[in-house]
Amino acid sequence: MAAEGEPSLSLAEWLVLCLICEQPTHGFALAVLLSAEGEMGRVWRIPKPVVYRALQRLEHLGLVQATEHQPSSQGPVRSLVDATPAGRRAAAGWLTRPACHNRDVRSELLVKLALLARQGGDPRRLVKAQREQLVPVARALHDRLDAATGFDKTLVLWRCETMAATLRFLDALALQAVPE
Amino acid sequence: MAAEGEPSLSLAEWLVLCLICEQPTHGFALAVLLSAEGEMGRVWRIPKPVVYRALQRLEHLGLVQATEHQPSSQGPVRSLVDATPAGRRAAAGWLTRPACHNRDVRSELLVKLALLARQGGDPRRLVKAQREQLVPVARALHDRLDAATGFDKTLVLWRCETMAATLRFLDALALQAVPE
DNA sequence: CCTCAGTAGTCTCAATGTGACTAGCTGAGT
DNA sequence: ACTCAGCTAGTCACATTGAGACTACTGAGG
Repeated sequence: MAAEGEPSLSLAEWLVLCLICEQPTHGFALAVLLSAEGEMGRVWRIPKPVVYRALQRLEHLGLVQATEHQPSSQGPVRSLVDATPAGRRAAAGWLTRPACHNRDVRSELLVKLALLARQGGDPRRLVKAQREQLVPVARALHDRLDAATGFDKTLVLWRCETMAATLRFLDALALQAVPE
Repeated sequence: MAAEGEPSLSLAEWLVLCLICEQPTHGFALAVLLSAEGEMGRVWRIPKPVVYRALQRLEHLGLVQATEHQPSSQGPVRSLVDATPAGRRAAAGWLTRPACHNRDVRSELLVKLALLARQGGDPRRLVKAQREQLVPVARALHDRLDAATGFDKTLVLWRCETMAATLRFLDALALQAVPE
């Protein structure tokens, strides 16, 4: 209801919202998908209770809407959930936004890439945006490398190497995505 | 009391234990050291309540021992805490053990390196052990890279790059530690 | 004398995660 | 026909973690 620019959701909530945007579904299916055995669970796992709590919060925020209880093909009744227009807008925005910090790449960016892959979307825009987000940070880090002394040097070195790994990863993705 | 081979402690508990092994101290000093402004906080932060809970658990396990309340130089009384022989043994063992998984290097290994740096210890043994721990994993990952398809390829690529970053970091440390 | 800044430690609350639990439905065996 | 194992669907209670406020004691300065 509130006209917030971007709702502040946890990663689990964003992920659940994006999956619902793919097609109307229900809690249990999401929980299976996000479990260790599920397809999404290979990238990022979300425990069952967290999935259901996310559903509650998303519904409370008006980003998804539960329809009446539907009889299942086999098993007890279940309540189908669909995304609202506001939910779709928020999800689309989130999916294109790169992670702010290198440390969030494993969680945020990889989840977004996995979602795009599921939907047959083009990852190149996101990869490019992520690169542009990180390159200045990488440069600044590299400049600090010479000045740093003692254990600070070790820390900056670590950050430099992991940052460089992320950039190489992004470059590889950009190359591998083009030829198709 | 129980003659366990290695107690199972959280990172916060290990860290607190190792700091106490450096010299007898008290909760507040540890909390400051491990806060955002503290020296250790630059590497790994531990919120104040967690520090005190760690102290309780360590004492319960017989790894540290609180002396009677000591009057502070300025401020209210405080209770000094010292490590027991069992605590020292456990801490020494933990400090030499490399992290099992690449994902734990940022937390576990860097903390251990920081502790060694504070104590003027030699990081080379640990760095070497960590390398030996990860190299076979890195090789196995690299082998999976060609076979992987679809989003699995992206995931394996990510793991390969971050693993390579860790190995480069370890190599840089090994080189930089020798000349002194 | 009072208050303020620093020291020392505790408490409560929200979020997250784990594992067990309820409960409906269906098909395989008896 | 009966029941019971196993799948589907969702909930509950509990432990752990972390953030932030709160208590309380002390010495210094106005």
